[in-house]
Amino acid sequence: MAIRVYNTTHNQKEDFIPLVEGRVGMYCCGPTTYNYIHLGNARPLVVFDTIRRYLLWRGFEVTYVQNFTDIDDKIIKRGVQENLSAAQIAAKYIAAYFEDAQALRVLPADVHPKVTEHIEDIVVMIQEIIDNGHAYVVDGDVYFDVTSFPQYGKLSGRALEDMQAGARVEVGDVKRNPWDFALWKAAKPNEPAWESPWGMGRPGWHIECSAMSCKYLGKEFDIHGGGADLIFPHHENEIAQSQAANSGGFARYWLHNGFITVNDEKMSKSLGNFFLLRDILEKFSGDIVRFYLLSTHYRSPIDFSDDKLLMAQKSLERIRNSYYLLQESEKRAVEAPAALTETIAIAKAAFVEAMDDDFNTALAVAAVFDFCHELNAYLQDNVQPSTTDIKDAKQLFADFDSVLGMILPQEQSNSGLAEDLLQLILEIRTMARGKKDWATSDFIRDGLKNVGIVLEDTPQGVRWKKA
RNA sequence: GGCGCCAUAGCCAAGUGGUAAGGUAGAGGACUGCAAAUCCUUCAUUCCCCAGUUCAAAUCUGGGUGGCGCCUCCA
Repeated sequence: MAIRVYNTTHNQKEDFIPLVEGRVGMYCCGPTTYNYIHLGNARPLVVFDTIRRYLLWRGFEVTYVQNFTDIDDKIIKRGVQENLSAAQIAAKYIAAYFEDAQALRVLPADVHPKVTEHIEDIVVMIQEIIDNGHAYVVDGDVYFDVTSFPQYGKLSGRALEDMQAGARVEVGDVKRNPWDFALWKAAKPNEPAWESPWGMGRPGWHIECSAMSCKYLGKEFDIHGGGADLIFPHHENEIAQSQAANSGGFARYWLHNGFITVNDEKMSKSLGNFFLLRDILEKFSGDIVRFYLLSTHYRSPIDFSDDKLLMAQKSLERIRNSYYLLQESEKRAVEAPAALTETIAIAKAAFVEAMDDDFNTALAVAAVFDFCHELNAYLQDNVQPSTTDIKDAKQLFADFDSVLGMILPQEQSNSGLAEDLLQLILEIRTMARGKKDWATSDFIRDGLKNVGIVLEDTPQGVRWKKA
């Protein structure tokens, strides 16, 4: 069965057939690095990371490219505010980006190209667009001529005439048409600038993605992703530029994630209702944020609130508890006929079916829950589970985790001293319990809870975990 | 003004023709010194409203109501 993906180009689900069998080229619009990323920026990161992980898990050879827009008006402005150069601002927030991405367990892309390191490629592409009669030069600026490109508006489902009917028209402009957009901007005084055939200047926003995707993935490639707010004009412009320069080609499948909302309003920089990811990470771990983001289909809107993250936390704990029980049962496992083989096969099939259907992570997570429930019941009913079952179940969790990226807790190194002290405390508590000294026992349990260690007494002894 | 999306339990959320997944919260029970975790049972005669198509609709069609988004930097 083929993977089905919803392609914005045709507004429908289609069979995913890569250009080259077994290989996928994937480009995703990355952040403009003038601030820490907010939760709205985090969604495409996690969504497309998950899609990439799934394609890898399904056996495709994936080349994943995500750019950094490291030169732009907002970066320059921020530099003035922070008294740093544009390059310093970009470097600062790119470093911060990688910290945030790591917290979300987003794997680094194969290539993270930066605009400032690809000026040559961009200039060459702009020249091609001019040579092919799709752009014009005005006083050191270069503009794309949308009227030269009949397909303009196809991705976003709008016609040039419709847009002009009701839209506010930019005034006092040198552009021939209000929808023409800058490929190259002439330098203003005291701004970073690069040499070009049209004078000193810098690239427009859209051209970078066309130039860099072409460089690393070729003129035609498989998947292009990004937030739904990039459909127009950014992605529309990318298509126009790339096809104008290369006489066709470009991305075959356009995937767009829905928005994060706050009180049902879009979280956005202009509305000022955004939450920086690092502020959220003060209260909830990256795994929880990731789980929250994947518990809704990627094209649907998700509303943000602490309550929703709290629910995500509880849900993820249920899965993790099941995994703890599995790990614990290893000690008492024996060689015995496997009983879970079919359960595991069903869970895996349900997971694959869900992910194959336009990466339905919400349904895939449900498959994980169903499996946890079956596994818990099995481990409860069997004092001596089968080693084969244990091994296969662990592998299934590993599979789930390699795709969803937050099922299993990350290996955390406890400092030796703290670990030793905790063991000592637990021994003292066990002694107290032996004497039915419940006051001491509960005092220790409550005290540890206050520092984030949860104790659970089981027939096999006490078990602890971080809250 | 143009284009588009959404409406499922207290909350979150799958499900696009065959008789409502999953999570969370709640209720009862088992286990426990008490908890926690886990297990068992329970929790939408019904999917915003109205009409239609069909043997059959949350799912399709038409109309209505409500909410949101894009058209401008935005993921």
